This record gives sequence, C-alpha cells and structure tokens, in this order.
Amino acid sequence: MPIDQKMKTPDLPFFQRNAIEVAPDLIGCLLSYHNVGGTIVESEAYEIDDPASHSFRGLSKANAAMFGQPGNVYVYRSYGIHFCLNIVCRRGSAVLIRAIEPVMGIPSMQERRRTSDIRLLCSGPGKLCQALGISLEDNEKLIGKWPFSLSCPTITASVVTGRRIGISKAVDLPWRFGLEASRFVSRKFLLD
DNA sequence: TTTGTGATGCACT
DNA sequence: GTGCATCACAAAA
Repeated sequence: MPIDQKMKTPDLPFFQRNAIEVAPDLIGCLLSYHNVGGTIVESEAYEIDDPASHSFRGLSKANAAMFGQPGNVYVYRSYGIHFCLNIVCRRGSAVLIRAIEPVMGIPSMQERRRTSDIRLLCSGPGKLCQALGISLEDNEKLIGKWPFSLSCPTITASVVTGRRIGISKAVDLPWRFGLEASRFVSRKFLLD
C-alpha cells in the first residue's frame, strides 16, 4: 500500500548527505518518469570509499554523473543488457533504486516489460528501468524535474535493512534498504 | 522450489 | 582478455 501522507519534493540539502543516510529516506517516496512510476520500496547505498561503488576508482567517462550535482540521475548499463537508475548524493556517492511498487502508468509498464504480472514489472533495477523507459540519455538530469518527479512523505516509512545484492566486494555491509513487508522488492529481506 | 547458465556492451587491466 | 550494482528461462529435485 502506498504511504498516504503529505508529500514534498526533496530539496538540495536532502541529497547533499551521504548515500547511507539518503537511501533509507527514499523508501516510501513516489518516483515517476514521464508520469509512469510508483512507490520506492527498495534502495542501496554506494559510497565513494566503498569498493563496490562505481566511483571507488575515481572519475571516469562512464561514472562522471556520480561526481556531478547531488540530486542528479546516474544511469549505467549492467551486464551489457540492462540499465540501472541511481540518484547522486554527496560527491561520489549515490543511491541505487532497486524496486518500486507500480502505481502510475501501469499499462505502459506492462507493455514495455511484456508481462501483466504487477510484481514482475519493477522488482529489480534492470526491470525498473525497462518498465519506465529510462536509458543512458537520462544521465545527469535532475530527479526532481521533468521528465522525472520525486515526492516524499513527511513521515519516515518503516524500513528494513540487509546486505546488498549482486556485488563481490564489501558484501557484508547492511546498505540495502526496503519497505517493511513489501511484496514488490527484488528479493526478500532475511529476518534477524 | 532452488540452482545454473547464456545473453550482451564496454570500461578497465 | 576479464569482470561486472542483472534477468529470464531451463533443468533439477
């Protein structure tokens, strides 16, 4: 269920913090792209001194967006096939948006994803970008400005944590965040 | 239900 | 040449 509270677009200071602080705060926010989107239910933090982060080895052509303005979008190609969406935080850090609960423009998502199963539309970073139609061209756009939109509840959602997925370094850090009891995450969060 | 593997682009060593 | 911040589908059990 979407969090029914007063929503507002995060300001610049919101994104000028470390990704570890921003990532849990994004859970419960409504994210859309060309008016297609939903509630963020899963995110991961990547820091500049984090071996699993694309920014760890410094600035390059591919990761330039990560060193840009906080609140910018960073999109990269994964495994040659998929795109993944991040929101840039303090210099060199970013939050990977891993899953959303579909709310707006569901028919468009079903068409792009070639499935009608709501739970398979956006339950993973690659699926999410395919469902919304996000690509490399969206790099360095502002997350709060058209075609993107982001609005967050004024009250913090119930967040659970876990280990990040699909990485080979710094695997033990609990930098994955999810909306408690959401059925729309990419994988279950292990119970304590 | 869980596990294995191919597809595929490109930065980096 | 290697290694991915992945996904879908096949095969096992």
